[in-house]
Amino acid sequence: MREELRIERKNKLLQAAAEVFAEKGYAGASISDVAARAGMGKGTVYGYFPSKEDLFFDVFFWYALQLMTDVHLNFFNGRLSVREACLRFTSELVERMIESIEMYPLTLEFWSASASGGLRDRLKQAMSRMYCDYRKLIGSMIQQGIETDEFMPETDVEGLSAGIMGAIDALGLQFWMDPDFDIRGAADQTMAAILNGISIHPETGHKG
Amino acid sequence: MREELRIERKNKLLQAAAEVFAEKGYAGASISDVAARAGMGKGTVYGYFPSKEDLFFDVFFWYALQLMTDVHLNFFNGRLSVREACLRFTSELVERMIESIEMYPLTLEFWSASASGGLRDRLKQAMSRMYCDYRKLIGSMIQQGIETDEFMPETDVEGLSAGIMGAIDALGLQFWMDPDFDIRGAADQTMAAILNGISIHPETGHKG
Amino acid sequence: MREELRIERKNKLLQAAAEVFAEKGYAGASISDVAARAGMGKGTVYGYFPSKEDLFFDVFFWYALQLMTDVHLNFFNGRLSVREACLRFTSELVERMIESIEMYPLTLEFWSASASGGLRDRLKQAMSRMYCDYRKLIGSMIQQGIETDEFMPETDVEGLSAGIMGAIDALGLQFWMDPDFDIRGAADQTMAAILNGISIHPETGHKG
Amino acid sequence: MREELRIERKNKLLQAAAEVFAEKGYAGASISDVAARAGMGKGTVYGYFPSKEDLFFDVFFWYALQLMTDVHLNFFNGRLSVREACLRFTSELVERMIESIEMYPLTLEFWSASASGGLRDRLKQAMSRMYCDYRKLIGSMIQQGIETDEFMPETDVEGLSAGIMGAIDALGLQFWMDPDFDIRGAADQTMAAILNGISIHPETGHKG
DNA sequence: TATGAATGAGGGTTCATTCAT
DNA sequence: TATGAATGAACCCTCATTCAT
Repeated sequence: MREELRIERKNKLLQAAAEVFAEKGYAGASISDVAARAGMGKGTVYGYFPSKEDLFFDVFFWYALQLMTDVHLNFFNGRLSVREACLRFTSELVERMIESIEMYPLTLEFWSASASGGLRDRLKQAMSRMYCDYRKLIGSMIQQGIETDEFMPETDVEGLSAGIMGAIDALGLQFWMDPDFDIRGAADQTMAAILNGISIHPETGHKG
Repeated sequence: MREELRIERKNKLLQAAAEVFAEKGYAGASISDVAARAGMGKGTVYGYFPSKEDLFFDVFFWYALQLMTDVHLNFFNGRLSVREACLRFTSELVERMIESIEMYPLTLEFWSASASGGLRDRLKQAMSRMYCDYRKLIGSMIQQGIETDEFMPETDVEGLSAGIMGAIDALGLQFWMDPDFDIRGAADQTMAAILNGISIHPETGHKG
Repeated sequence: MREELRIERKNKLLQAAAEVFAEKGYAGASISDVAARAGMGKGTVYGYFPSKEDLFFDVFFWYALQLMTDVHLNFFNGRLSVREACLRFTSELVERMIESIEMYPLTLEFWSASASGGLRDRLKQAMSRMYCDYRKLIGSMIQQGIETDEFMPETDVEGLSAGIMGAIDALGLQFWMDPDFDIRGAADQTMAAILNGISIHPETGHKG
Repeated sequence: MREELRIERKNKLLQAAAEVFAEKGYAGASISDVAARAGMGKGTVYGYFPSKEDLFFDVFFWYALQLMTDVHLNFFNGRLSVREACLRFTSELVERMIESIEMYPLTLEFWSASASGGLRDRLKQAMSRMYCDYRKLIGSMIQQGIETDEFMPETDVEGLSAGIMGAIDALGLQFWMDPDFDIRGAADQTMAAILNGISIHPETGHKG
């Protein structure tokens, strides 16, 4: 079989699995569901993934990579001030969330699966690493801001990065719960406040 | 009194269920597990809760109420400046989290259950309301700060409340993933930055 | 639940399982089949036996015990010469075989299961022990014959016991294959020849 | 020649199948296993055998023929007294068994497959015929012994042949169960006793 | 003809729920 | 009311068989 075709089908399965897991949750989704969604037979799935758990684990990486790639594509596209870069970055993350809010439950599934069940340890570790990466990315931006005298030198880069990352993540949750929630506004305002809080020359009038 | 005994047993079941759901996840926990943990027979559970789903749903409210009560008890205990009140509030939430981090997975279970499965709609709505309450609580504090001229009048109360709430929530996640993560530091720094960002007379030197 | 009732149902399941395994073989029999035969639900079986393998293993002991008991009941019922005792014993075994020839496949299943599959080691050991017991039983009869000067003192008790046991067993196989096979004649003649062969004063004219 | 290659590959498959069935049992062996052992693709097997059952059935004949041929080659190799011929024959069978004891499970598989499953009737019949052949072979030896006045004329040729055949068969089983079991001794002693029992001039001192 | 990817029937097992005691 | 034995639907996974290449 052509390697190419195999990869194509594997991706189709990952896509289908992501959708089904998002809709029904990990426990509620059956391999049959995934296979049907991908337009394949149930047994075929096992030709690509050794078990339901492994499939889920692979979906995690596939999904995380996709997200990362998307964000990078739209983010590293120009020269901006650090402040603008930060805003652009979070804004980009938020747009991705809104765009694929129907996939947000998948993130929740990853979280809860990292807390119990057979995948716990593998997933916990993987997610911990992923969050570390994100924190480092944001941290490097803040660090740059300190070096260019935009941000105050005493800023706690580590702690703040975690807070920013967390805020974005959890705004997604609130948006998922309530589609009327103004996630763009909340993200912008929070970021503006934080950036103001660490800026040597704060901007004012950030409302609206 | 009969009614008293009934309530006592119901609470015992809720406590047991909360623990078991936290340990094994909703899907991984069986009614047998819960009953055994509560020291009762499997069938007895159905005398108090019509189904596993309902039990889980009730655990959500019971748990949320407990948390809220805990925080309130420790929070509304004195007269503080708005800034201090905010810091105290978030700090209090973080302490609760650290204190009962072994129950954190329960929160993740609620989140993921709100995304799929038979409880989705009920839970989504309930959690949405709960988040609204929290946002209003935080919002009222910020509003007070505006009124006392501590915070800038153009501050977006709604959006910022959501961001603060989200940051706290998600820092818990990062702490759950990685017990070495300095959640207190991250929370403090994030809050300090935000409060500085909206303060008319920012404090400086907030590091360490 | 009354212990008595539990034992009764367990025996009913063992009986049903023995029949189904005999009819369809271990691999060909499903737990559903067994449950249906016992007039119970599929899940009930797992309340009595932790797995199909364990059920099969327990059937082995249950069946071996039944056989042993049957034979003992009819065998140790009087005072006989050693020669007569031997003939009576083998004859008794053969009668049991004929009587329940429809269960003979069960024996074949035990044999083949002792050669491969998850039960191999457990079963191999158990059957080895059972054969040892049988050999000792026959051996003790021959030994007695030697001591009463019926049999030649140089007789190899061990080897002969094994041969006799084996012959009876395998005649069952031939009878199973071909219901017209004269198993009684073959058993009698073989035993007569063997006993003659080791007797100090052989009987003659053992034909017919 | 094409036909030659085909036969060669078929034999390779039969050999592979015999080994795999012996190791894992009929139910536990997959067509994949067999194909892999034969160094071919899974689908290829179906070019030679219409189904797993048919493959197994053909393995039976192929294996039985091999065994028969082996024994014949080593047995009909000289002029011996009938008594010696009998001992030589059984001894030869026993040596074959010991030599290829790792293939013994295959025999058990044939037996149990003759008792249940789709091959039951076909296999039962085939094995019945095979046993008949063996009995006739042994029977012809005994008959010859009667005609040469070595054995008593009233000997029951049929019954005894079956008993001898059975004894050898089942000693193999005991040896399979317990590798410490002295199968040579048991076979020799049993045969010696039987032959003594039907001899007009018995030999004595057959111990050791 | 040889291959192995695709298929889906089948079965062991779990567990929420019911109900007789 | 409390219990836990009984139930059967549901699901993961295996593997004999088919068929396009």
